[in-house]
Amino acid sequence: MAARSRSNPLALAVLALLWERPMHPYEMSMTLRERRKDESVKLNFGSLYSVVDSLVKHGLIEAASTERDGNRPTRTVYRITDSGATEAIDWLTDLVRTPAKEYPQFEAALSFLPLLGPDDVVRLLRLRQASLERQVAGLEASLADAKALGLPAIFSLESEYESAIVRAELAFVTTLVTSIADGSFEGVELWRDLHARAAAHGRLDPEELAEALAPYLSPP
Amino acid sequence: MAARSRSNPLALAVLALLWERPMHPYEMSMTLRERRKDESVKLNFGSLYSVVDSLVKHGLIEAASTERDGNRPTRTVYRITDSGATEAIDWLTDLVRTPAKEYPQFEAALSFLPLLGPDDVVRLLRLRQASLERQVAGLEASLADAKALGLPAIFSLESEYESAIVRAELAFVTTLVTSIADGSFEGVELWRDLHARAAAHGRLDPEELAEALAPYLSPP
DNA sequence: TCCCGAATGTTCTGGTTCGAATATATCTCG
DNA sequence: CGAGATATATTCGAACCAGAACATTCGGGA
Repeated sequence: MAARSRSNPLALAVLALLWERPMHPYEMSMTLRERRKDESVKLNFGSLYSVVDSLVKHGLIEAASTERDGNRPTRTVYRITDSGATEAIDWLTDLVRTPAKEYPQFEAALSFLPLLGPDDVVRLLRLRQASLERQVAGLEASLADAKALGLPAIFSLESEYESAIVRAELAFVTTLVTSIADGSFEGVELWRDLHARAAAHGRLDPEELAEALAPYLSPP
Repeated sequence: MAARSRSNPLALAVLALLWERPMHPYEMSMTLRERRKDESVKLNFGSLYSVVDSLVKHGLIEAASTERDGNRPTRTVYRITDSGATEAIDWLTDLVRTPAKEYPQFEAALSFLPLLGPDDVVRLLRLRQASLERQVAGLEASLADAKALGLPAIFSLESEYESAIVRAELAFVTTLVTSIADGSFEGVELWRDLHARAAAHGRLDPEELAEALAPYLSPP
């Protein structure tokens, strides 16, 4: 059996669901939604069916039955196989043990931030800040709800984690925006000059940017 | 011109590079590497060429020349167009202003954590903890280097951000592992029981899991 | 000098993923 | 009671992406 690519965590979600009981794909998607797992695993109807096919092809799940209910499309109910159960545990073990290299979009944006001028950046970061604050409030509220309902912490760990990460980003953004706005951010004059001149002739001049960057390029 | 999907930040990187000067794809990839941008934007040779094609197709960049050097494959040098410059700024603006929904793998793993037993989880989290500590140390070291070289902070913001996020994850993991290990984690007995019984007959019983979960499912 | 490995560049292939399209059943509200 | 919204359930095509394969040149040592 050729090794499967563990790229899409939706496959892990499928394995975890089928661990509990056999289901057909639509039922899986609805169950994931009910349990709010679609917050932590990207769920896409189209992808779900291909992921299921791929799991079948690799022998990690298998068709348990195909049932027809009235005139609706035939549904195929799947169950997990022994190698599927093993794979789920192995995969999960790996994810917990080893931090994966991820590429958050905001990190990419920060990489290219010099393309924007400092005043624009301040304006945009303030908007981001507000948005993050709302997000934190939302997460904290739903955590409080879960707690009020008596749901043990083990079932909302992923929200605790998300909340911790978002709060860290918020702290970062707050520090950054403050320091740019009050001028204490190191090199902000250079940055502002570059864009002040750019404003004069329509857009940031590639040559000026290149020149400004030149002294800092090709590090060891 | 059909709207391009902004899914792959590598396209933004290409626009940002061509803003400075025309380049051929291989040169782009090498430049991204030299500047360590491949840490913040996933760089893949295969993808780079398709991304470039797609940018050409949408009129955001264009071929400036095709040169043949000896008998090597013909290289095509590209330059940014006006609409490409606009798109770069718009895209970047959007990324800075609006937090994107992301799906970190660790968050997915936390979602399915009950599949593993608490003792295994403690062992794995300790390994993760050590790994995160090394990562933070590495990031801090390279930030210190950059500072020593006189590189202004604006050019290593993405590392500052990454460091902040990793430190937050480390704090989260540390708290979590400690509380599971010392038994103060809420519901840890229930969790341990489930797996103690599982160990008796080979693997976690789906029915027991389902039963244990049942009281907590279908929240409002 | 000649061969090997590293660097320079691009293309190909096929699996993955997305988003829209499809089709029927059931609910709901006037 | 019928029309439109919503829920059930899957399929399709196009775009996307990763990784390998390919092809050439250059540098350095035996």
